[in-house]
Order: sequence, then C-alpha cells, then structure tokens
Amino acid sequence: MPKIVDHDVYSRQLAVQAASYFSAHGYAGTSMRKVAAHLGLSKSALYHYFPTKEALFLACTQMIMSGEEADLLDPALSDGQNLDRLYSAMAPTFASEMSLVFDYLRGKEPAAIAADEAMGLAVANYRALVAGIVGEERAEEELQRLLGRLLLTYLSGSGAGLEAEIRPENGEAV
Amino acid sequence: MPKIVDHDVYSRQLAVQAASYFSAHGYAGTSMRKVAAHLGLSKSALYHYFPTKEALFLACTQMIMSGEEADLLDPALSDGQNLDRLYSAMAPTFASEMSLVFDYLRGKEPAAIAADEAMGLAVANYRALVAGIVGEERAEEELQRLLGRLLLTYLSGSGAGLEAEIRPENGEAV
DNA sequence: ATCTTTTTCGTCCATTTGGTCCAGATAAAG
DNA sequence: CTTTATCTGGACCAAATGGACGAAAAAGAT
Repeated sequence: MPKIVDHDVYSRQLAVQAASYFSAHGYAGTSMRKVAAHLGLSKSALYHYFPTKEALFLACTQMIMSGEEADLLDPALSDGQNLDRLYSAMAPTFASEMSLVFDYLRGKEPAAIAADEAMGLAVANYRALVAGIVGEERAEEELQRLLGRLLLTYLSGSGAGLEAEIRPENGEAV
Repeated sequence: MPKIVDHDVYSRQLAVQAASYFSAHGYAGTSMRKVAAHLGLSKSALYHYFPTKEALFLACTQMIMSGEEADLLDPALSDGQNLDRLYSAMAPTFASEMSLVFDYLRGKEPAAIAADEAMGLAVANYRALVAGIVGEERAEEELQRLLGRLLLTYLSGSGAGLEAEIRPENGEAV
C-alpha cells in the first residue's frame, strides 16, 4: 500500500536526533515546530510519530539512557588506561546527556528518581562498565571519580559543549 | 523621598528566591509572571528590579555561583571527616544548583565556558575548599571525587531533589 | 498639606506555544 | 491509470509568553 516506512525504526531515529535538540535547548525551550524543522519534517509529521511533546521527550531520554558504551575494555591495557578510554568515550556527549537527564529528573523527588527504571538501568550500566575494568570492589569509587572528572572538565570549559552536535542551524540564546 | 527600599539588597534577595524557581522549572520553563507570583510581587514590580528575564536569570546564577561554603574546615577532624562534612553541606543544594548551572552553560561552547569568570571563580572556590582539607597536591582528585559522589547520589535518587526548596505551591509537570 | 521621586500595579500587544484538523501529495497494488 | 492506505504541510485555535506603558500608591522632604 503506502510508503514502506518502519514506524518503530523511524521514530527511534527521530528520537535520537531530537535528543540533541532537547539537550541544546532544554525541554521547555524546545518547541515541536523547531524540533520538526530540525529533523526535516513538518510539525504534523512529527505528531504522527509522537502524540505529544512529552512523549517525544520521553523517547529521547530512554534513547540516551539506554545507550551502550560497549566493547571499550581492552585486556591488554592497564586499568588506568581503560578508564581513560572510557572517559574519552563519554566526554564528548557527557554535557549533552547530563543536560537531558537533568531536564528529565527535574521536579522528581529522590524517591521517584530511585524508583525510575530507566535511570537505574543507566547508572547500573555505567557501574558495570567500570566494574569490568577495576572489579566490583572499586567500582563505586571509580565511577564517582569518572563522573566527577567528566563534570569538572565540562564546568571548566575543557570538554565538548552542548552545541557541538547541533551547530548547523539556529542561533538563539539560552 | 520614597519608600526606603535598598534596591541592591532587595534585588539580591529576589534573585536568591528566584534562583530556586529557575532551578525547579528550568530557564525556558520559567515565566516572569510565575516567578513574580512566587516572589509575592507583580510582574511589573519584578521588571522594575530586573529589566529582562535574562537579567534576572543572570543575577540568580551569579548569586548561586558566588555562594560561600565557608568555615566547614575543622582541624580536629580527619581529612575524610572534613570531606564528608563538605559533602553533606553541598548535597542538599547540589542538584538544584547544577540544574541552574546547566541552564546557564547551555549553548556555550567550551571556550566560552573556560572564559566565564563567574564559573571559573565558582570552580576555583570549591577547589580551594578541598585544597584546604587535603592539600593542593590531592585537591583536584578529591574535588573530582566529591563532585562525582554528589552527582551519583543525585542520579541514584538518594539525594535532595530539585523541588525540595520550593514545594509549597504549583504542581506543574516537567 | 503638598510636592517629588521611587515603587507597585493593571492593562495591552505581538509572538509563540502545544495540539487539532483537513486537503493534498505519495506510492505500492490492481 | 486507478485505487487506497499512509504521509505531509499549512491553517487554525485558545492559552501563555516577554516586554512596554501609564497610572496609582507610598512616603520622605518641604
């Protein structure tokens, strides 16, 4: 019958692209019109795939939080080198993802955050990665250090900025 | 002449209160009407003190970033205990402040962040605090660990949430 | 009491927002 | 070429937004 478009696959693609827009502009600062334009479709087309702005945002966060940072572990390297590798892999997108996560978590009380499945999985995922390098024993400590390093780097202006992935168009402020 | 209202002092008070609203709702998610209502004045009165929404937001971030976490150092305690103290002092407001900072930094490229005076001072301030406890040598490392611990705690839902300080009114989503 | 200056407030306006709706385009199947 | 399910873009809506004014209120100074 009509265009052969795999709804699920396509909407996942859209969510990935939209995520960068959301993190660059914040949830409230993002309008469906602008995202649609950024994605190269009309607003109505976007609404065809996501019934609501919040649904789109949710899809984006799920996308980001379930991202795999796979096969970064190289047994030939030292723990420190492997941690540096992981750091380097996360650094470029860290600020962007944290920005999205903060929007996602905004207004949630600690209990709600603790109960959030996606968030829990994302943290567990990273913890497992670190544990794979330094062992369960030091995993928590090294994960803290990793996140702290990423955060401090961003706050010091040495990391990749939020706009990095989305530069092309628009030039609004805040 | 007119009402004896110290413009500077009063606007600083307003900025402090407004900061919690901004961090609870995000920059774009905050309207001048709502903040004004939250602060207990009319929109126009608010505009009298801050010419622009952005000016208000800037004042808020300056307020947050220049906050002093003074005299937390107790020589009688071990380094670890002092670090724990610092952690405990920062934990309740960490998420809220980071949320504001992410909004503040949004859209800024690394170079611009590195050049940002207020941001630089805030980081230097915290680094100095840590250095006062563990010495310059280990300051950077311990600061990373401190920030990582704060961040991980928040992401795990064990810390103080964003709403903590502003609960009373409003019940909007995201 | 009457100025005079700061602070406060209500109202207005153009623009943008999320979301709905429908006419037209698209393309596989007959 | 026609059918037919799917996609698309633009028009439209009520609500909210940032900001601009001008008028009102408050209160020190005379």
